[in-house]
Amino acid sequence: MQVVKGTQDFMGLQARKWQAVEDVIRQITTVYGYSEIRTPIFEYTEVFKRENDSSDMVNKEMYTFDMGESSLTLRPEGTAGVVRSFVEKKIYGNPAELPAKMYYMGPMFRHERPQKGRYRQFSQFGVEVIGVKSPILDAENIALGYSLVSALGIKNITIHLNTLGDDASRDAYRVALKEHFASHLDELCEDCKRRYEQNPLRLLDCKIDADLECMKSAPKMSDYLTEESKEYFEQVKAALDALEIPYVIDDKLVRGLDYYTHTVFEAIATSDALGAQLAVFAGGRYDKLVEYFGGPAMSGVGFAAGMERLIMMAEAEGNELATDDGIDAYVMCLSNKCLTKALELTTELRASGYIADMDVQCRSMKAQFKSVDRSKAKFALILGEDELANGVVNIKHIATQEQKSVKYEDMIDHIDSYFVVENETCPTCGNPDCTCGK
RNA sequence: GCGAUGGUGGUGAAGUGGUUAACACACCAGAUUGUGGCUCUGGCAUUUCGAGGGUUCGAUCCCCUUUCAUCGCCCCA
Repeated sequence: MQVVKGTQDFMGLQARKWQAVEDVIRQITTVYGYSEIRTPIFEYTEVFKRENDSSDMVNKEMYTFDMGESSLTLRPEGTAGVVRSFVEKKIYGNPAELPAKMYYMGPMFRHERPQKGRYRQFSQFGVEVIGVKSPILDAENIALGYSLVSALGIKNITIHLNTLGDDASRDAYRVALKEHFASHLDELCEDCKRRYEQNPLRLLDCKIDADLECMKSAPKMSDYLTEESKEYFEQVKAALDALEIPYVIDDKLVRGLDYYTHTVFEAIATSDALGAQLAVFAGGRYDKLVEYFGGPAMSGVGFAAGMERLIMMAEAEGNELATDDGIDAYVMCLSNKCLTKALELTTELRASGYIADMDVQCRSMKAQFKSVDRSKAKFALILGEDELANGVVNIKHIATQEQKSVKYEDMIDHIDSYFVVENETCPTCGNPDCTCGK
């Protein structure tokens, strides 16, 4: 047996890297005042499969199944479930709770061809701010994402920014695009011919036709924005400028889903180690999603980031995320007559906050010392029949090779004494009563 | 969904149509009967070379199928 294609197991150091990234996410979202929302892993299919959605992929890449009552789907993304919950819980009815600032992280599922950094079960972190429409919130969202990648040590981030305007802007632009491309249809690739009918904005995304003359001469969104949309976008940019977050305007950025309105953004990282450009986080404002789920006309803004990619990029830029620091004490047990006492001592160490482990197989002393080395233990505690008879344990401080026979009841004090000495003065601030955090 | 390359112990990997599938690291045991790291000795793939089928006297090797991984395309909510 093996794991299902496109899925993977994490354990040991790898699992700790995940925990490290999750810790950073929790810390950043907390200071931004976002609280966690945990929605189900699967929902009714209609939650993800929206009518009138002209997206290319929504249908065939979802894990949809039917248990006899209704069609269910493993979530392929986080936004839909969050908005569904927001509406179902009628959060919109309590203005005091608006805007609702939420974040989520967890597994998502897409039936795609696996590649490096792209799996069928993968994890996303995302945020959603629903209930208040403000360019300040758009900027705050981007700032949060920027803080996160910075905290992970991912440098060289560029925020690509664009606006799709409001409905009126988009409608006008869509008409202009279709007029422009009508006479160039035979130059376009097959996909683009389909996009021309279904979702003209996506024409701008096409990599195949990107170099065509008619693509370069295509009308620009910025020329079709309403005054209000223009003003909104100006305020987003002004807020980002004030926060000194670097961004570039990318008028080809339209995003895959068609529920986006106004601000859309995508953070691209160029990592030499990965040798390619990769989107780190991406999102935008959506004005109609709350209504789709039966709520009032309320706007939201959010983004999502692939956690596998966050880990890959952080590592590629030299952030190890987690290291193997070893344990504090390894209790060596030399005879099965000592096993119970060894367990008692190990438990006492743990109760005092020391990371402690013990040998339960009564292996040879050599073998047990090897375990001490391998576990990078700071102390080896030796317990054999001699010690048991005398009510003592031999405590060896590995770094200094000092060894002392101490009574059981003095064990913790003896070990504590080494840490007191080590921490007498803080190496950072030199203060014995260090409060600098290290 | 399309194309390319690959799969040999715990790991990195040699290898050949024919007897016991190199080498290294790791691991285990002993030399050293209660003090590790160094050294030496020995052990460690064998109903096995991803899985299934075929050719053959004989297949890890050749052929077919399949599966997984990696890379590219597509797509990336």
